Amino acid sequence: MGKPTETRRAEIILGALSAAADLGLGAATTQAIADRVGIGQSTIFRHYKSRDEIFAAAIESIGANMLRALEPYFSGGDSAAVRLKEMIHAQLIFVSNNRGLPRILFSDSLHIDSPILKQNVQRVMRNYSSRVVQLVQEGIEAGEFDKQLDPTETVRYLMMLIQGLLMRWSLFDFNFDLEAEAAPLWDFFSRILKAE
Amino acid sequence: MGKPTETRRAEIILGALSAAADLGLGAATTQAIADRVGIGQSTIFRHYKSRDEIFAAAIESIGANMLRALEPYFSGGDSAAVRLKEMIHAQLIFVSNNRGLPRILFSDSLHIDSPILKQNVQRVMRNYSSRVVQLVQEGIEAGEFDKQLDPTETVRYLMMLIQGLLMRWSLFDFNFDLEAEAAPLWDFFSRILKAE
DNA sequence: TATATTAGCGATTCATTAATCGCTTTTGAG
DNA sequence: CTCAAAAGCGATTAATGAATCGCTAATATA
Repeated sequence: MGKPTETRRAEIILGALSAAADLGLGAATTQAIADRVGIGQSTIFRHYKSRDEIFAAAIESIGANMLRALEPYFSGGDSAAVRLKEMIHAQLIFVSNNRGLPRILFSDSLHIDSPILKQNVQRVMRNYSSRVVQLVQEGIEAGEFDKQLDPTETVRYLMMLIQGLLMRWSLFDFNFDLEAEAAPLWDFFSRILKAE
Repeated sequence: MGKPTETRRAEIILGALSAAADLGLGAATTQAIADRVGIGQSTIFRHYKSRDEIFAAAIESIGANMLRALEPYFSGGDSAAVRLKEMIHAQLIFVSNNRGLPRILFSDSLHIDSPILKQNVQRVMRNYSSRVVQLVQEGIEAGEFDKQLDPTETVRYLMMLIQGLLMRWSLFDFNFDLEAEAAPLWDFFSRILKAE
């Protein structure tokens, strides 16, 4: 036989994300995934019961990776403002290196077909949100940010900004430097945060 | 024979948008569209050469309708701030009544498959953007908004906010009142605009 | 080393769906 | 009123893609 199934499962997730990045989630067929992994189409089903299961696992994986990449900023020694700024930067770098993520975010498979995928994404978003809210709260308490701000609301709008940016990036075929958007985005967003 | 083709073409566009709203763009099959119009699946092709053509026309149509709905705010007699606020409100009302629009915006058909659809959407966005930039410019010149603002940049972020909001709305199955988001969104956004 | 287990494959099945075709029905222009 | 053009339909085609099946080959373990 070939490699042990745990290795293969991980490879299949990578193949699925790679295929989704290039072709879109809908066109990331089991054949396309198998090609990237270097195995036959039918072999996919030795490791996952269905195609949906693959993408459920893929979202799980990429969500966990993103949260892991941002973890340092939720608890470092810098000021809240610096950490928030750098977290946004780190997030855009992460997405730059994981183009499958916006493709999943803006696929109708996510928005319609699969309640499981949707729940996974919503869970990751809630998780992310609650940590960033904490960070904003710290900033408010430290007097760095406007005391009048509602942290939850503020973070919601930050997420909208980032999602809107990713939407644009995906729509324009990834043809601008996403990381370079971090600085101007921060300039804009921090106008809101400014303590009077 | 049945109705004249121009009537049918319009009906098919409505059916396509309705199907896309309910089922997503990918699952809005020619059969689903035909069902809504009340004609046979094959009859669709008497009026449009291909499925893609239908959605190209649908985007064209919905884009034009949206711009028409917003037209009053680009040139009314009120202050720029009031018009901008009301334009955002009107836009959210429009999208509430045209759920096919976010479904199209967040479909992989748009992001991947069809360069034509993509170009149509980009054109509508540019059109929209240039008018809103004008409006912001007026506000700046009238001293209502901060003179330091870059109008183009500012409008880009407004669009990101709105797109992010629509993304959220679609992801949460349209289960919150989109129109009600206009006021808090304005509260947030207008903090940016404030002349010092 | 013997053997049960698991990974892998090619061929096949089954479902879906856009698009075509031949034929029928309706309509409107002359 | 006539008849050509247009609208409509059911059946069919062709392509695609997820999932199944029977078989083979590699591996772990006893």
